[in-house]
Amino acid sequence: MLSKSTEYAIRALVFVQLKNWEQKRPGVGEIAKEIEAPEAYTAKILQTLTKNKLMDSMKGRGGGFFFNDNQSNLTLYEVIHVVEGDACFHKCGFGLKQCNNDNPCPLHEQYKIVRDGFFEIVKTETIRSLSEKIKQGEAVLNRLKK
Amino acid sequence: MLSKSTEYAIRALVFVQLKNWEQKRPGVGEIAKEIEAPEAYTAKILQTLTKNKLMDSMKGRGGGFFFNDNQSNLTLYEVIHVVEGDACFHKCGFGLKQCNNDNPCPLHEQYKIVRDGFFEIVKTETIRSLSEKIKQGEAVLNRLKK
DNA sequence: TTATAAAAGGACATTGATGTCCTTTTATAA
DNA sequence: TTATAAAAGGACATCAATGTCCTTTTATAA
Ligand code: FES
Ligand code: FES
Repeated sequence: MLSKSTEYAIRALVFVQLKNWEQKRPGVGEIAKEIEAPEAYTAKILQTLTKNKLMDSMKGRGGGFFFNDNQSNLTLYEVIHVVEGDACFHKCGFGLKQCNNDNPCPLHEQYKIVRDGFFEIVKTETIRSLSEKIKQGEAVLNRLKK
Repeated sequence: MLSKSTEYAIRALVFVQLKNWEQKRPGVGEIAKEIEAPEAYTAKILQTLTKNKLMDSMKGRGGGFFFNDNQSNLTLYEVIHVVEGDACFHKCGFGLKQCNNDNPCPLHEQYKIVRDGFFEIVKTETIRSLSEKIKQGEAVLNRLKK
C-alpha cells in the first residue's frame, strides 16, 4: 500500500495536469482543497516534487504549479520513488531481510507475482494517462459532493 | 505491504508449527531469536495472537506456545485481520475515501487485480502450508547464518 | 509446599509519518 | 518602486507503529 504522502502527491500532480490543460496554474490552497489534504502538508509535498523536478512552480503573483515539456509523461513509479522510496518493489513479503530467488521464503513465488504486477502498473501508468481518464469522464479525482 | 508486526506474527506462527511437529512448545525467547525480532515486542504480538485464539499457550515451567486441533489450518488472512486489520484489501489505491466499482478512480481497474490477487494468496495460504514448504526444504524461515 | 520458570499485562520510550505554524524569498501588479 | 500574493523553507507538534521494562499471574518440578 502506498503511503498517504504518495497518494496526495499523485492526486496533486493529476490535478495540476488537468488545470494545465485549461491553461491554469493552481496554487497550494486550490490543490489541497481538491485532493482533500491539509494545506500546509500539501505544501511540503509539492515542495518535494518541485525540488526533485517532477513538476515546476512559479513564485509571486499569478504563480502556481505546472508541468513544463520535459516533465510530460511522468510515471507513477517516479513519483513513488521520490516521495516514499521504492522499498515496496524489492521487499520480501514474508519479512526476510532481502528477497532472494535462490533462497526463497515460503511466500516468494506467489508474492513476487503481485509485487511485480504492481510494479508493472506504476511503470506503465503516468500522471498524464490517469489525467486523461478523468478528462474523458472514465474516472474521478475525488469524492467531493458537487 | 504488511506491517512489521504482521510479518513477525506470521513468522512466529510458522516457527511454532514447525516446533510443534517436533513435539515441542517454544517460548518467547526462542521464538524472538528465530524470527529476529525484539523479545519484548515479540511477547506482545504473541499475546495478541493467543488472546484472539489463533494459537494457544501455557504458563509456568515447561510452558510455551502451541496449536491445538481447532487451530490447524489458520489462513494468513486471519492473522492479518487480527494483527493489522484488513483495510488493505478494501482501500482505494489512489487514496480515495472508498473504493467503488461504479465510480472508480483512474487506477481502479488495474489496482483491483493486484489487490484481489494478494487477497487470494492470503486466503489460500495457511500457517501450515508455509510450514510444510519449509519442512520440505523448499523455502526458508530466516536468513540466519548457520 | 515452595521455588522457579514461563506467559500476561501495564506503563512508558522511541521513531517515523503526518500535520501545523511562522518566516523568508521572489515575482508581479499597481 | 512598492505592496501584495505566492512558493520555499525551517522549526515544531501530534499520532500511530514499534520497541522496552517491570510487575503480576500461573503452572510445574523439586
Ligand atoms: S524471499 Fe520472500 S518474497 Fe522473495
Ligand atoms: S476506486 Fe480507487 S481502487 Fe477502486
